[in-house]
Amino acid sequence: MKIAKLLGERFKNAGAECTIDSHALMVRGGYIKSLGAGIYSLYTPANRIAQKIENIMRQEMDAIDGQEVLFPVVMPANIWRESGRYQSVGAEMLRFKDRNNSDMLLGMTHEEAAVQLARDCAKSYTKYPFMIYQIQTKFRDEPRSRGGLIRTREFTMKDAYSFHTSQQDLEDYYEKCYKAYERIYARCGVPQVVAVKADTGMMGGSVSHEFMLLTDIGEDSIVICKECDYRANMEVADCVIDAPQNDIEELKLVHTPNAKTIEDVCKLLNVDNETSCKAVMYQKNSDDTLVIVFIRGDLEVNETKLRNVVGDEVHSATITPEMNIHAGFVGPKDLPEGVVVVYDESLKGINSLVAGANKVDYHYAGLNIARDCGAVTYVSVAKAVENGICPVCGKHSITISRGVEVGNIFQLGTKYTVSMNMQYLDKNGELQYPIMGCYGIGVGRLMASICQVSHDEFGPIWPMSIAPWQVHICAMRVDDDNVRATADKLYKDLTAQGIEVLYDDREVSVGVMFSDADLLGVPLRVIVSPRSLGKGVVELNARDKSFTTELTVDTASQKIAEKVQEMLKKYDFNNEY
RNA sequence: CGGGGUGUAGCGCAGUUGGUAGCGCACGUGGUUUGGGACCAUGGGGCCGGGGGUUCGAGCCCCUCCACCCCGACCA
Repeated sequence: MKIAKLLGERFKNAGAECTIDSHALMVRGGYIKSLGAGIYSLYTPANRIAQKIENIMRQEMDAIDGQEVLFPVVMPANIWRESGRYQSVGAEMLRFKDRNNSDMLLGMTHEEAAVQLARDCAKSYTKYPFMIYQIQTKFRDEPRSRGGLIRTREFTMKDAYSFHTSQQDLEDYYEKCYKAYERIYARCGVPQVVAVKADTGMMGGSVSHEFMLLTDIGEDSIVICKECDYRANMEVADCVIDAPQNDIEELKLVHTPNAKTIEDVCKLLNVDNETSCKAVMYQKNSDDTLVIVFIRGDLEVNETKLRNVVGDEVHSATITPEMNIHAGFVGPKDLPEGVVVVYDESLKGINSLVAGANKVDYHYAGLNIARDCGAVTYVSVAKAVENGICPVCGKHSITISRGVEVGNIFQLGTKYTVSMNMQYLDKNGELQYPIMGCYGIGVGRLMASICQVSHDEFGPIWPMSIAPWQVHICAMRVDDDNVRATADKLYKDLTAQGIEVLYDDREVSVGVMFSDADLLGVPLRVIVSPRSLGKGVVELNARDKSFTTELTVDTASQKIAEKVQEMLKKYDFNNEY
């Protein structure tokens, strides 16, 4: 490919709306063009990267006996009514009607389609286990897309669905898939991706892991132990902390005018936030029932965990006079009736607490929950904290990082096979529901994430395994006959050897040539110039600046091809399955 | 859905009190250049997001839609 013909302009500046590096560089480099909120076209460089990532996924899915299929993008609502998700999934599913006024939707995930495809032909246990996968467009009407390809509404996804005759078989396959995912990330040049325990959300099921690429621009908080391999998404991470040791005191009602925040009260009474009990108020989305969470004053509520405890979606409470609640003075003793009360484990075993007295301008000091409030059940709804205790190894070794979710795997169970009535006959001739797993990776998000962790100020630095081209030839001064002839021949020879070459033979200044090359991020750059040819050589540089070398003209194409192969080896996992 | 912001040439932006719509880059032509976004000359390109209003006159003021971005809520 000659760069002179390559469509997609490269820019000195990106717009002010590009707040993260990968977005700015992919706009500046002519990779993507926005067509609407969270909707992008890909120019050739991005499309080539996407295809390489997809091919790696294909190879890894095939290696664990996946069968590639293709589901429709547009589906009638009926099969989603069967699973119950036509109702349960919210506005992120785009719904519309066809000409016959039938309800239709754009596929946002394909469990229903997978069951519909498989249920009529997997009637015997002898077909099991099997896995089907596709690489295809999804549409999720996200309330807010952001960050270029990091979070879009329309995106390409590799999604896989496995079917099993026992939980053990699912778990074995889940493990294989987990390993395949690790290979996919390593082959794409981001071996640092880590798997964390995750919430199952709308997918349902019990066990799930998210694959996270740690970067400051990540939208998720990841809890990681420095000492062992405990890793979890903040949404599900345990919060383990030492309870403060203090003496049992007498319960005292104290006047605390204008002290409405826990900081104010603790300051006024001269105690640590750790020995206070704060009330955080929510309401159930379904019926606005008030949910009061009591939690240690220095901690925060993990709303995902709370949702799972309450069994409903929740939102921050709007306190009305009829509730008989005194915001700022809410405590566990003498609460009004009709509210759901949740006690976080962080309060367990604290002898003496400061807490609201459910009376304007008053707090209690010396509150002992067991003595003063009776038996209560403690649950875990607190956010994990930096330097907290690792729930696995028990050391004070918890760190919190930001991460981008670049993949997700679930043990689904029989949620979809039962609701959609998929059954097979087992060895004993009895009908059984298969057990499912599902596994997804977003292609565009992975590409953008790789750019985010592999770039410099001048552009992306693509790993050889997914680079849009393998070699970028810069022919400086093509008006020089020797340069023209040498570069043309190199281009021809490398291409003949199957090397993917981007050839810049434009009569532009070197500044333009190099900055364009930087933005395109091709891992190897060959410079053919009068200066180097004067010494009988061409110059070979690595985009990541790890080396620069000179090659004699006669053997250059051979050496370059060898270098490409050598660099590819780094990402090659042949025979390691 | 809340809060904030932006819509002017392909891209990035300026546009004063309301008075003929501009700059840089990119693009066409001719020429000089060539190891890190060169320069000279010349040229093309605009429904100033849409609609309505005020006014002799609106990119600018008013009303109203729409789109997009950022922060939050939300998110397999």
